[in-house]
Amino acid sequence: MNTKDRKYNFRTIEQKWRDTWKAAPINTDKDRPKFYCLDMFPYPSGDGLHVGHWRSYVISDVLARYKLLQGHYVIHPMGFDSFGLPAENFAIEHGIHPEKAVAESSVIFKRQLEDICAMYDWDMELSTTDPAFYKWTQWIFVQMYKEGLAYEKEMPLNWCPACKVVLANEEAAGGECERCGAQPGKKNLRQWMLKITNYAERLLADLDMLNWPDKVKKMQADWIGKSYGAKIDFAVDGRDEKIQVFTTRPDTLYGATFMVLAPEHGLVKALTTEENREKVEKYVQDAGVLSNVDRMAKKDKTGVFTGSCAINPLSGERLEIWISDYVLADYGTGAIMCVPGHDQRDFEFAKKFGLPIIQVIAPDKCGRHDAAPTEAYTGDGFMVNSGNFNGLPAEEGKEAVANHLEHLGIGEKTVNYKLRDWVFSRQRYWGEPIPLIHCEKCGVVPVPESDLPVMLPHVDSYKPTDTGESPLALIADWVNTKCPACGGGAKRETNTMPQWAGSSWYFLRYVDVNNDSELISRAAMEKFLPVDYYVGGIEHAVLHLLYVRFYTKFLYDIGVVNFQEPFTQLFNQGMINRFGMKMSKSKGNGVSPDELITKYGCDALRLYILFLGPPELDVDWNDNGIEGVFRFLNKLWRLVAENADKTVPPTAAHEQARHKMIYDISTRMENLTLNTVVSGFMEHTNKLTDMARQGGIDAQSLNDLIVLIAPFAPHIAAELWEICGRTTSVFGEKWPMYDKEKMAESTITVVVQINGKLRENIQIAADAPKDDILAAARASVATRLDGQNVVKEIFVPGKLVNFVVK
RNA sequence: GCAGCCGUGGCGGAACUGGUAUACGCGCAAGACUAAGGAUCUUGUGGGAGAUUUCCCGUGCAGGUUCAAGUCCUGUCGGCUGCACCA
Repeated sequence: MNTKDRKYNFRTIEQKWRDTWKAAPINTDKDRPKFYCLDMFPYPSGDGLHVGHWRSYVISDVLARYKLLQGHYVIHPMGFDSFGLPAENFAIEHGIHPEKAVAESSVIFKRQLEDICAMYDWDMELSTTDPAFYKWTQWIFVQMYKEGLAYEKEMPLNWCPACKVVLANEEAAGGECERCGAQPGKKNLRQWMLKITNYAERLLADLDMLNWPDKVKKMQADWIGKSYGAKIDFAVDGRDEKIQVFTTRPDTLYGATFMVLAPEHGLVKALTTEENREKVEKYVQDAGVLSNVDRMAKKDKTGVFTGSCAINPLSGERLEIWISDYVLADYGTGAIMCVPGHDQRDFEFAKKFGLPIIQVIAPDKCGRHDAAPTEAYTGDGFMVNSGNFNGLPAEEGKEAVANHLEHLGIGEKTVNYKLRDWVFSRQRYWGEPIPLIHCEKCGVVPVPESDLPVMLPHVDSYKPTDTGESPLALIADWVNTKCPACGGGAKRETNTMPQWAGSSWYFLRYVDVNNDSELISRAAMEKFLPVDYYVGGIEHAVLHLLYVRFYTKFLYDIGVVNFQEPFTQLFNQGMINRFGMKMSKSKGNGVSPDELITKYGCDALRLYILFLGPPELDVDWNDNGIEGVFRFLNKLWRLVAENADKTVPPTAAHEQARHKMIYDISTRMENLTLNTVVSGFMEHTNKLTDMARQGGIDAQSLNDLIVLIAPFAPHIAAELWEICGRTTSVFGEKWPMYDKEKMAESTITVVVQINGKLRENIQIAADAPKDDILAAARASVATRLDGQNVVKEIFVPGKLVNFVVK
């Protein structure tokens, strides 16, 4: 066949290679070193994919194919996170059972995912709603329960009084119910909690061993929020109760002039005196009604006096005990000692309610102070007005005061975390049933492992109940069961798990997806895990990624896995925006890949999405730009198709260009600056096209160019490979190697500057001695230097000469 | 408010450890081939003067360090993201 007559007919080509790869997959050699490249799996929403979704899938697929060419067996699976609120709400809205909705959406999703031509191994496909999968989600919970990590607790939840339904924080954001617009309140409900706080220190410390973006590590560290300080007991004047506070500033204890408790604090009732009872109760009531969001939006300090006083353990002063909503019940001990001289919030509160302000830290040793300060002094300094501690630097004072309190037996040095235990239950239908049974005689009994999975019953009404209980509570047949311990009548737990449950461990299951006797076999775990590269959105920087790390550490502790961190390396791609907003179907600014594929092909769309901009940053979608990469693919096609049957023996210039090409593409690939890899392909294709026109092109250059581009544009690469007469798969090739010495040019351009300003360029042999280069440089600017006093000559090898004149 | 990231042509963006700013692409302009072009190819394209071979200015703004700054430092303005009364 005369290759010159063949046009770049992407439709035929792409279909041909898809069929070929379906019949003969390219990534099957499990004896190679493994590389596990994982995408965050989607929940199948029914809206379908837009090009914004493509971005992360294209990035991970390029990486996967690159690793394949580097000689790895690549684990590159895909699945569906099908449980959870989005699927349930979609189902309720459309009146379709979630099971059916999810199944239908999955089919659409899978078809659209196939359009990307990512080399997913669909034999590993999983869905969190598959009983064979959630059996193990439940199994993990049972292990956690047995290890004492799961416990029950009454928790205040967002509650919409109109819809009579528990709202997720997200659904209650902005102070109104997402569904009906009513103002949500709080309702106490019994919840299952997971003690993630037991792992706080490890979750923080092990961040060090991760090759993750610093940004994400910092977000996790801030979320865990470790701080050093002291717990101090304050005696209540004339009563037996003690109030414990946490402070990071024990050095300011002498400056504590009042105390504040969170409205929800357990001692509020006891400490409130008769004459204050009415207004305290009203304040507590009002604070409870406010959603967290509203409570944070408040700027003015509010509060009420309880009528009781505490005693400052060092100064002996009487401290009024107030309550205020600026103290959070769930941070520290829910009570604080207030040092208005050195804490801005305490300062504002003291000003408003006329409470005393004492300076105990001074910026210098003399202890000068402002008679009427307008703000708290939070800087460094020395202790003053602090008895025996006067003159001590504040930093030393923290330690000294804490030691003194420990000695007195009324305080201890302590570490505090912002991280709180995880509310793990949901009052929803569409989730994994929590595998526990409540027996009047035996208490809470876990479902025996042999009885797992506890199947989610199929029901017609899966809408939330108006009592706040899960819809499962209405199914008597299902709820009533026998106690596994005593055999007596018992009731099933009706709460379900959050969507996070399945996504916290799914990465383990892909490599042993059909195992019905274990979560994962030891052999598969040792061979294929952990994940080498995890690609997904930054929106999961904290919750999802923290939960997975927690699960992994737990599974390590009980011996299921032999590693402590699930994802060695992490990459967060940016969003694709259009019209200044994140692309989404609901905003009407989504761009469907379908039309673009029809018009330009999958390869062109893959390249264009990468070409848009740096993968880690947000980019703006531009409808026109894809023409550019489409033209490039045509150029590439012509370069190979027109020269494949008339290649010439390589010259030194061919070799130089080829090594430079491999170097450019490889280094940019390693840095994952994929937008510059694509521009690199354009540059080098242009260069090779010029060479081909001038004196022909050698076979090796074409060969290497095709292999390099194969991970990016797999179809055209495979077709051009065939045009070059190759009968084996291009994906069986090795990523080309470069030799730095061979890519050096024989002549180089040296820039000649005078006082740092560019004046001339000279061409000179790369190996010319320094003196020759200086002489040539001097000659090139001789007229300019005439009569000038050259005080210095700067020589940068291979780059420039700069004459400094006065 | 605090923390992190980012400000480069008409547009998206290049520029590795300071060393030719604007690679690559879009758009635009002119030309070629055409009956025709919304196909393809070639050339040009930061701004301002002089206009053959030249000079000045130019990476948000103001300073600084350096022979040399988009890159480093200080301050400032603007944008994005995260956290948000964390004791």
